[in-house]
Amino acid sequence: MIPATASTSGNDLLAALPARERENLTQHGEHVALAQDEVLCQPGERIRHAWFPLEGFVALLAEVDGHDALAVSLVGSEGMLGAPLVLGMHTSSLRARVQGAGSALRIKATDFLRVLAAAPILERQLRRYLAGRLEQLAQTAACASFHVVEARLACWMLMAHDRAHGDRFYLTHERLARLLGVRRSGVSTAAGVLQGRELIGYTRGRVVILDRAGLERAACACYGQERDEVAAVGVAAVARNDADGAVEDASPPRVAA
Amino acid sequence: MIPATASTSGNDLLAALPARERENLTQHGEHVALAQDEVLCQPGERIRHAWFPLEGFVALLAEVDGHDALAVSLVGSEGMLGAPLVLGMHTSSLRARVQGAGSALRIKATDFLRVLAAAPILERQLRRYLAGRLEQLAQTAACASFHVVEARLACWMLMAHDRAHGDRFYLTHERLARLLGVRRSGVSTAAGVLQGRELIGYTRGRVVILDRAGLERAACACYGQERDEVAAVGVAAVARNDADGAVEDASPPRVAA
DNA sequence: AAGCGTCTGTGCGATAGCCCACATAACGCC
DNA sequence: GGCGTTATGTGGGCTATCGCACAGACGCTT
Repeated sequence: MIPATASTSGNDLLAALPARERENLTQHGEHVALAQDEVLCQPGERIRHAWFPLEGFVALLAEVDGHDALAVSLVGSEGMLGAPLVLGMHTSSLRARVQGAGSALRIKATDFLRVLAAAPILERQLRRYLAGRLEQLAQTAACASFHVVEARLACWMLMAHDRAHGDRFYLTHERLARLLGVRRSGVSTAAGVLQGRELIGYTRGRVVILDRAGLERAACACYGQERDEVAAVGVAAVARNDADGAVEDASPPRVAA
Repeated sequence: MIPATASTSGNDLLAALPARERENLTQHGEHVALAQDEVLCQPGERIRHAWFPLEGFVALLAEVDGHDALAVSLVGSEGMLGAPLVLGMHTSSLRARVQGAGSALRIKATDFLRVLAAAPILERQLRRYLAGRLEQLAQTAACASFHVVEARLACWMLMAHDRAHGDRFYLTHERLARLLGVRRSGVSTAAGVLQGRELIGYTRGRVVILDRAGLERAACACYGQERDEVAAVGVAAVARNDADGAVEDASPPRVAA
């Protein structure tokens, strides 16, 4: 027997759902592994599944002039892949590539949409998640334009740390360079500095977070914003779950549909 | 009496609605002027209204380190302001500032949400719009990181041109610099080049588009992406409208030239 | 006609990150 | 142990943009 319910609550979005809605999802979903560098969705191609990561993390990459240029988002067990489905779209211009191996609950797009239509809590949850993503994308745009590589690197280390379940994960300079949209040697230099200050350890792609507080000081304020937004989705979810049917703010008790 | 229906179909999102839904919105809305530099929404403050611009354009500005850093989106009669409301949020970290004076249909957030709950076509329409915005934000992030000022400037000129109803609008180098997140003199140099090639005319903030095709060649491919996304929302809307058999007034969905 | 504020053109040193290239070092496999 | 592959450290020249500063040009107001 698959420990479906137990394992799927490893995803924050799912964990916040009432049991009935969660079970409807897990019923239609399958537990799959996410292999390093696996591509879950290509730009322009039809989105076939919604994914709820349980472990590991997936980068969303924007293309420019025909090649991957910049990672605009990092999705782990706090989020989902296939967000455009929630908005009624079946394609995306972003590439989803696994950057930290792990696993996920995967649900066919059609099944997902059918379940979603009958799962008001899930829908509200995902709306909040999307709103957070909008904010975060704007933040990323500004961050990538204005902050130096070292601060941005620290930022990504922290985001990866939040999503890896532990202090160690695998991310080579080369990969990081592609995420940050800078040269590999630029990452080497910046990582060297962080290593020199004993904030991280680094040997052939094996990252160890040594001093998280120090890393937060080295990172730009964007990390704080990002974390707060993630937290906001979670808090809203808990509040809703507690109320579960009660109206906690001025919004009508689940509109139409 | 205010010519509400006639004027509000100046907004593409509203124009695509069946008459009943549109009237529900216009009933609760008021026609207001958008003054140059007026701030419609401050980061962190509660979103009080949804706005559907009829003329002019509004920039969404991301903050970094406490001051406006980069415009991540330009909203005109093809879109709306207050998008987070659709996702159940009542704040945003972006500042909305009018960059081209005009007018808009403004609706109180509570009224808007109530109407929205009973307007399925509007809701689908806005979802698509949000999906487009997600794509476009990712694009902006990459563009701002990788493309040179001249190409980005051309890009913004084109976007402003699409949203201004005419070949002339007002945008000083200083303002553009704040939108692009670069120095004012950087804009002056880039604008000088575009002027030298007779793609635009420029005198003290008064911009004239002289050679749109040439400008498109000077711009980065990001402009094309952006335009296609805007068009996709419109096309989807028209297709839906046809399907619903709800095309009563032959208001031509203004085709982007 | 004079004056002043705004807008634009230009210059110069500083710098972060680019491109290209090469050297070293760790690991994995035979 | 030897060898190829992968990962990281380092260097030098180049360019776009920054930061700062100033002068010229335009246009509204008095």
